[in-house]
Amino acid sequence: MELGLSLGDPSKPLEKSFKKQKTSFKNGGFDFCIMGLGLNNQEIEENYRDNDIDDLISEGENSDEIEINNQELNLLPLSPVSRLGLNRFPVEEVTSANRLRSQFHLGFSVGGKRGFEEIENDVVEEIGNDVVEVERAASDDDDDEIGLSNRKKLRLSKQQSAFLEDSFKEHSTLNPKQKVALAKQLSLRPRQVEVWFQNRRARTKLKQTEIDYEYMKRCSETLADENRRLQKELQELRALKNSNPFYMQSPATTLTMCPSCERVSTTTSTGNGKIGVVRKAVPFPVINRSSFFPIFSKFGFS
DNA sequence: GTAAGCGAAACGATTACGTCA
DNA sequence: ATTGACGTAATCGTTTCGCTT
Repeated sequence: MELGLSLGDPSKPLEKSFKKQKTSFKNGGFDFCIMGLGLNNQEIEENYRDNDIDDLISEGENSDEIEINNQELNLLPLSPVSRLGLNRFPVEEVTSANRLRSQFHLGFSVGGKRGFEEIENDVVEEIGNDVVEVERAASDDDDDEIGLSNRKKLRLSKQQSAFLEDSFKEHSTLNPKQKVALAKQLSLRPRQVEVWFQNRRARTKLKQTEIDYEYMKRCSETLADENRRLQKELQELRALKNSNPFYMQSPATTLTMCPSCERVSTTTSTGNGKIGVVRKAVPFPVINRSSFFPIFSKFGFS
């Protein structure tokens, strides 16, 4: 038996591959890892592909469901399918799952960026979709290596996108029921719907950030203008004060602005008020701090 | 009542694929 | 035919939340 290490992308340092897959070792993935060290891919294919799983499946063909106990599962170190609880699937679905197995095997053991959980999800979901995706991948002549490490990007159709958009308008998050229903309606995997909504939320947030940025920029420019104007006014007043020594000896004057008509009234200490339009007030931008700085609201500031 | 552990879901950051100019 | 920019589907690692022990 040849010792072969089939975990991770050979072109990358082992440590990196291992780190990337760290979270994938839940649900029995670590068993797979350890046993995978003992066999190279070819041997694994020869030893396990057509024997154990298929035997187990044929054993279960006469019953509604296949029973695979834990001991038997341990014979199938490189088949993620074996970790899925195959015994939950009706026979015909297991057969479909078996067709997927070698692809998962290649993808996971040779290139593998994907974790067990995702593979599990896909198996379950692909089975639900009559393995359409897999048929397509398998018939793709351009692929030297059919594996999940080759990230195939599905382009959603216009109708699918439009439907998702409509759905997003109604609710930007999905509960599991809605997700499954939407996926079924659009012939997509629930995971795809989930990802679409995640990305859509991210896009919305990004767009909002851009809008906020532009608004803040305008506010900043307005305030800078106002600041310059006031500085200039201050200089003029100082100059006036220096040229007229009696300037400050006049009775104290209070400037108040009527909020409704924006007129400024000057009130001297003698009580004689005079209303006149001095200057239309420059409206300061109204900034809702919580919308720009979510952290304020988080800590209870308003 | 509460701290610890766990799983699921959501998120931000990033990668990688497909398209178009 | 090639290339770079761009939009976006998909992935990865982390955080948050609710539940259980």
